[in-house]
Amino acid sequence: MSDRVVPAAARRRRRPTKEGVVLSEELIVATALRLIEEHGAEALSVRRLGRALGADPSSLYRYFRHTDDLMLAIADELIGRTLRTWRPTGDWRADLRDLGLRMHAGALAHPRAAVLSSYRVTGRAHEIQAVETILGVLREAGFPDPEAVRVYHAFVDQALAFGALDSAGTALPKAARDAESAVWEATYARLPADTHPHIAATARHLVADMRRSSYPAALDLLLGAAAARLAEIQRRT
Amino acid sequence: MSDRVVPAAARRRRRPTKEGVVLSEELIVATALRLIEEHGAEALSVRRLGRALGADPSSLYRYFRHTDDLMLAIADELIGRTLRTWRPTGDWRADLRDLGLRMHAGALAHPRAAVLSSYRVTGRAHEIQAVETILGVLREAGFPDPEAVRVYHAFVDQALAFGALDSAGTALPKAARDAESAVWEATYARLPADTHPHIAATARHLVADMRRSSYPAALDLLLGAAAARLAEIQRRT
DNA sequence: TTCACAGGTCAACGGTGTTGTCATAAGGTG
DNA sequence: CACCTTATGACAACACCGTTGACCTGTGAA
Repeated sequence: MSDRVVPAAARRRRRPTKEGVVLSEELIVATALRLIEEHGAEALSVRRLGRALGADPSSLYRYFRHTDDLMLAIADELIGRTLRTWRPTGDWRADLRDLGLRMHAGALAHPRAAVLSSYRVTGRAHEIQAVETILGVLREAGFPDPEAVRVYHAFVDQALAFGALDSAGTALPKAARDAESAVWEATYARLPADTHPHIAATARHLVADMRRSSYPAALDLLLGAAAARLAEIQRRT
Repeated sequence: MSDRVVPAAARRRRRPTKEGVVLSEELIVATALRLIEEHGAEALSVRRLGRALGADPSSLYRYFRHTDDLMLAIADELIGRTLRTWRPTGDWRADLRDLGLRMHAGALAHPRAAVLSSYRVTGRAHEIQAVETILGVLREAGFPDPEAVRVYHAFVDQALAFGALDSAGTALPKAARDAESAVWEATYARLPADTHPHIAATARHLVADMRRSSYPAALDLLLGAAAARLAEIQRRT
């Protein structure tokens, strides 16, 4: 049973399921994404996916070794979609800012896939293309190779990490999410100034700021620092 | 059955389990942390925790409403431990750098708890203390309130997000983790220069850089940008 | 000494990913 | 066209998961 999976290229027979659906890697990935979109991240399980496809759950194991493999395929598809809508202008800082925001938004739209893909290297086609593109932006902006790689790494990981962080929040059941944001008003905003002077002094800002994602701010800080570094490098040569 | 849980303060009767253990919130949290440390993040389940404690799994529901509640308690304990070993010196940038690295290291040591706590507000004692402390560092450094809150938010979320990201990687089964890092050498380092010029040009740096966490680099970028902002603000007044 | 009930146990429910086994129709071959 | 191989589907079972309703019992206050 070790290799139930036949590589996509070698697939020949298109035998329909009991309910008449003809399975394929693409159809499975697309259906999984639809499932996540329509019913939330927690709606994705092998069994539910099987039901949605009109196939026995175990059939999916002919296409993916485990759920993990499936998630990686989904992740790569997401990378592709994100990159496809991005139009670089030649201004590296604006382009990376735009790309970062798009990656973050893409993660928010697909929480479960975002969490998984954030710490995995898919090694698939779309991912490779993304690496090539981002490195190109940085090198053409004038970053020397080691610096380009360092900034690339920090940029991508930060986008993925915040994407996973923020999307994990949205994946909570609604009741829990409401409870979360209530904590800031119910607990933090009511702490007395004598025991918690700094919280008390900034409570107003805290309540307002904590309900938003801090990713845009973090992204701007990162890009700002990178720009300063680039200026420094160019001044020195 | 809606309130099986008696608040910690009101607990009176210390009835031992069949195996003679006297349960308590502290003992449960401590045992859960030990379980994670010894057998990895995936070893933590209500049933296993029950077994490790010498108690029926359902007993835990007398102390925590659901596993989530338990994870939040664990997370708060971790915050407490991290803060306890931290010795601020008065240099805000060095202190925050040190704290960030400690938070990140703490997350790596407890992957499962890190992932969960990263996107939750516990509202418990240790968390509140941490917020107060960090805000204090920033305000005393001279950041005006709205700016202090913004930097606080970005700083904390970045530490949590990278902590979750990197610890999720370490939580992979060893085989999968090896496979991951192999991808960079096996796939990326071998792409031809004519189709992927930027990857090919930086392959050497990529292979070296991608196996490390990018958190320290990202943290330095963030703190650097914040420092520049502070200088700008102080110059203007 | 009594006795309410906190705090333990037990059994069950409905869910999950995964796999060993079997059946069958697709599609290449003669 | 008929045959045979085998890819690909279906089924049933396994071991686990979190959670809950019902029950039992020893604790500790009155």
